[in-house]
Amino acid sequence: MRRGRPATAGDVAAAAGVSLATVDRVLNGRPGVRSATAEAVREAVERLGFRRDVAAASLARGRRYRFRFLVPRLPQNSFMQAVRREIDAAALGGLDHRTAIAVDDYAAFDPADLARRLDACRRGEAMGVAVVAVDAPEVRAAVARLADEGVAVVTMVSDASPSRRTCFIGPDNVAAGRVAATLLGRFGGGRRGRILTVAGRMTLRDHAERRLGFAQVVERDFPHLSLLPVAEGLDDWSVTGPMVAEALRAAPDLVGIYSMGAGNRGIVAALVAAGRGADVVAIGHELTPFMREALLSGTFDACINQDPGDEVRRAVQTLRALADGDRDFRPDPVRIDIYVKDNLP
Amino acid sequence: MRRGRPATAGDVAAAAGVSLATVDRVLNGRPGVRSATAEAVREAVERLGFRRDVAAASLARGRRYRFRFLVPRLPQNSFMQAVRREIDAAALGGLDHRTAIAVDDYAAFDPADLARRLDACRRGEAMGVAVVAVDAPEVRAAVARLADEGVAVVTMVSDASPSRRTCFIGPDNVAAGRVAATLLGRFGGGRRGRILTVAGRMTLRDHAERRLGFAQVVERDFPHLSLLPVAEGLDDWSVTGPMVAEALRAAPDLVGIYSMGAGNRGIVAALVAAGRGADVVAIGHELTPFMREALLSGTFDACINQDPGDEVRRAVQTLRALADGDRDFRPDPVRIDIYVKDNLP
DNA sequence: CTGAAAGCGCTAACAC
DNA sequence: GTGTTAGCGCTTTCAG
Repeated sequence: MRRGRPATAGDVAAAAGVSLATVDRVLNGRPGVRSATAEAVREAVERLGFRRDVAAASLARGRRYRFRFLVPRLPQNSFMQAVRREIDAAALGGLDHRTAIAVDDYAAFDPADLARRLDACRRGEAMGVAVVAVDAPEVRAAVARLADEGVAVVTMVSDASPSRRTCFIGPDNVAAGRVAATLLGRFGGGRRGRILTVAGRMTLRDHAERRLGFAQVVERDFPHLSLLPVAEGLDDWSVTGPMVAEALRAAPDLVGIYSMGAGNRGIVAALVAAGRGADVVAIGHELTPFMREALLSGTFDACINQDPGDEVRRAVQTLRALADGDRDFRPDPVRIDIYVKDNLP
Repeated sequence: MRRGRPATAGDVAAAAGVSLATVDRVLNGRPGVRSATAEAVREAVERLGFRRDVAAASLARGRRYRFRFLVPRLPQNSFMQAVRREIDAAALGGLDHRTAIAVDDYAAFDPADLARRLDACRRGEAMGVAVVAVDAPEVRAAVARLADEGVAVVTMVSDASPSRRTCFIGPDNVAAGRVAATLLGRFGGGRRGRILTVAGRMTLRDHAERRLGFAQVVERDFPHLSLLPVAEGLDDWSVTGPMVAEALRAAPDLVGIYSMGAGNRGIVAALVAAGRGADVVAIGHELTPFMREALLSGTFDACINQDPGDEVRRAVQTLRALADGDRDFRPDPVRIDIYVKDNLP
């Protein structure tokens, strides 16, 4: 029976005394097979240890995937640029796997523009959409319209919730905030003082969640530390810089900074200018080229990262599963990576 | 020309005015094509934006891969068990991708047994071998014999070097040691005192490298800390336990423990018994179920991890590339993951 | 409910 | 050097 090589669907058909077409129907759970026949096929599959050759299946199916990614237009934000690069890479690689990926960007922080572009996906050209979202009613409504038309939507990096997106592909940001607090508290070495937390905007769900987790842990584990009110730096170094400089002046007992968004260039500049680069503990997010330098120079002490390549790949994988009608596919969770100067990749 | 759907090799052939076979020869860099013809084909490929459909190629090629994994028999070692589980998972998944993976184990730490089993791979049944190695002359010789027969060998987790293995798939253990030192030093909060480092055996290359990186950073960055001689716990909790208990007694100023191998159960037991679970900083390796608990309970403060699933997948990928004759394929480096209680997956 | 047969896009013999 | 052709293993009409 098995002559060295693995069993094929043909072998199964022969063993079960049915035709190839029937085997295929059973394999793919299609209707129109008597249960006795189906059982015989399943038995043969089991007995021969048959496994479907995915290359052959994919070729025969001839199915084509068309997805669209939507990201905010933030040319200054290296992390978002990295996300774009990873999407481009996935687009290139996808071509070999019958998957066409288009990218589009929207005016950053602008729910109306994002909603408009989501609506543009409704003409049926895309089977699925992955979006770095803004958490706003217009966006949630546009997502619902897509869902109604059978276009699967997943959110990445920043979620819109509750909404009809199938899932969010990104780190647990509350946990990320907790990690930041643990590292900052412990790196501080028991010194008493205040901590500055810098967000882009607290209306960004990911930043708000990070702050939440951070505050939880500081309160519980580091009672000798207290939090200053959140500074909103708009993810812009020309805003964060003066803000941090001012905080350094106003709070001489500042022992740490937690930067929950972008604009770290300004934070480093302010710390260095004040001669506090070494003694203030700084924790930030996303391992951009600038963050690498800041870690190596010691101005930043740790960086919490989400791997954009990973996220994009998971998004594509999820969208493909959804397009295949696999309603209950759940992607692996995105990890919370910790980097210090010694484990930079 | 392009009617919506992506160009096929047939389209390219038509566009270049040659046959399918010629296109195939150019695509795969096979000889027997006039350079002018080849150029015309390449031009058509470019112009049509042709990309080879990997599913079709893989199906037509009909190539079958047979690999073998060799791991030490260490039923007590959860990390090695995880490696085995990941290999089993890869073996199952590989079946769908024309890849047969066999696993075998050898007597742990026994170069002679490992060499024997490597030699057993020489009968041509395996096209490639991935081995969690022991760094010994017998092993290096056996690897050379395999290489002579054209069987590709990659090492995983623990290297044998210099040897004719094609590459090592594992973390940079010197860097991992440096990370451990940075974390331990900073978590210690400037307290002066001694540090115990526990290895399985210093003849294990990974443990020795970790210790090297650790010592480098302690010396350079934390002059208030000094290292006790390495304790060799044989990766066995019944050995590490008493060792740590004794160190705790002999060195009342012990501020930290760096566990470079397994046997963490013994370390935790000794710390807890001495009532030092909270104040001694403990850093270990590999996120086993026990390590998770130890992090959550606070006895261990951080864990440096290598992802066994990642390593196994990279090994398979590398072996496949090697089997396809891709001499200069280099797998992505294995990351050094840092876990604290807050970012456990 | 089941089967026969025509591909999917590429590769590899084998002709010319 | 180049072209013809028979598959690879599965999916999918379309008949029965």
